[in-house]
Amino acid sequence: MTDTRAEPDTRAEDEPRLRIGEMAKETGLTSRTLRYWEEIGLLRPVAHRGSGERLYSLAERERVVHIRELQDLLGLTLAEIHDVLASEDTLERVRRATRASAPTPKRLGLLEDAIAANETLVQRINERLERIGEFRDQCLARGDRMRARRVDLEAEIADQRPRPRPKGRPG
Amino acid sequence: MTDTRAEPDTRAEDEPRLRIGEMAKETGLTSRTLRYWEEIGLLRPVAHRGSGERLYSLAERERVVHIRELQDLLGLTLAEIHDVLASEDTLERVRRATRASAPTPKRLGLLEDAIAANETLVQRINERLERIGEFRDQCLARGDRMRARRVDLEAEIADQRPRPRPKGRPG
DNA sequence: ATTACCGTTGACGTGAACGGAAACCAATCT
DNA sequence: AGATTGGTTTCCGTTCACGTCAACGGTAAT
Repeated sequence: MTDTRAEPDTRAEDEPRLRIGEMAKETGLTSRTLRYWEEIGLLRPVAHRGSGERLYSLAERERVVHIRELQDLLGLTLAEIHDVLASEDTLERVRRATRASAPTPKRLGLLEDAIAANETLVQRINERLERIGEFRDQCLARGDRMRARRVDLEAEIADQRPRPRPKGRPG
Repeated sequence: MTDTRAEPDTRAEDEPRLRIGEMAKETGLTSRTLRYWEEIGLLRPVAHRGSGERLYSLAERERVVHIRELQDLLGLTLAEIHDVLASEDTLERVRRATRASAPTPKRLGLLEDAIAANETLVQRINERLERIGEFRDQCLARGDRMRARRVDLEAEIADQRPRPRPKGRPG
């Protein structure tokens, strides 16, 4: 019981909100990491329901996943990630601030900034894909050389093996 | 003069050998990094000509580039890289040790180990390529959504713009 | 011979990205 | 009521991958 539901806390959109432990499990991170990311300004949970308990929205969870990918797949530092998400953030902030207010004459500019940022990101990704592709080709080439060397070795061994039995066996 | 050439030092294959500074410049690393990598067992320069001066072969330079790619493109730690290069290393060591000696019956095994290691590496690379590809697709989708939103916004603005000037000025 | 340059070996410092423990709330289970 | 669970802040510790500095040595040119 103790129906603590329906608290209009910061904003009462009925999105399910995650506690930090749930968030951690769903994203595969630790609570510590989530707090740290918040500390350096990468995350902004609804924070502090009643006591000081953080609550995360689904958007926040998406964001966490996004950050993780920028970190793991592109090898960006958290500072770089901060920059990458900057335009996206201002866009979101303005979007919330002007909820059905102005005709949004400059929101368009923000949006275009975000679009541009996204495109440079895609470009970085493409470069990386290319470089990794080249690297893979090199590895494949190495593999081919080694396999060629292997058949040579096998042949040499086969040539030398019959010595204890020089009469040759056709089968 | 002081023709210090032709010193049969460790082995006198006439490969050009690089000093640590040259190596650093060619690979874009620092001397410190090269020493550090040696310290943790990733590199093994011919070392110590006369005094304690390191000299690197071309093979070593290739190796450095390889390590850099494993580090940057795949995000492996130096410890992981150490593991990845392990089979390759033993192969090389055995290859040097048995220079035209045995018919190499078990060298084949080493070679096959190296081939296997290379294949798992290629697999890791492929997985990564796939994940990055998915990530890129997500980013592209985001971009599409934002662009769609943009045309909406432009339409809204165009609808609302005429209000301050209802009389319409064609010029 | 002096200077300049490049190298060497320690040893300690550093920034990034957290880990972990202490001391303390708040809700929940038994 | 007491214990458990899961959250909070604060602060210090840690790992990785080097950076940096001191003290020193060999080689080459001036």
